[in-house]
Amino acid sequence: MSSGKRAVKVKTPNGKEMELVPEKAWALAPKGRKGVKIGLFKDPETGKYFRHKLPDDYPI
DNA sequence: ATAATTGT
DNA sequence: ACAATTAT
Repeated sequence: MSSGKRAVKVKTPNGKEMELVPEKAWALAPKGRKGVKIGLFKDPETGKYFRHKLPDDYPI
């Protein structure tokens, strides 16, 4: 559950725009506020993990 | 234990 | 400040 499904256009920490599937995806929102969705990605170029906002309609 | 991720 | 998550 809560794992990534579809690919997302993300900006890697090195500034490359690419489509990646998040290893994990979840909602990050305070109580009573809208918040955002966050994905955990691994840059295939460097192996570095990073987090990135997901589209609001991304399936969690 | 902390950083980092967004928007209110 | 607050929310969840997890690699570091």
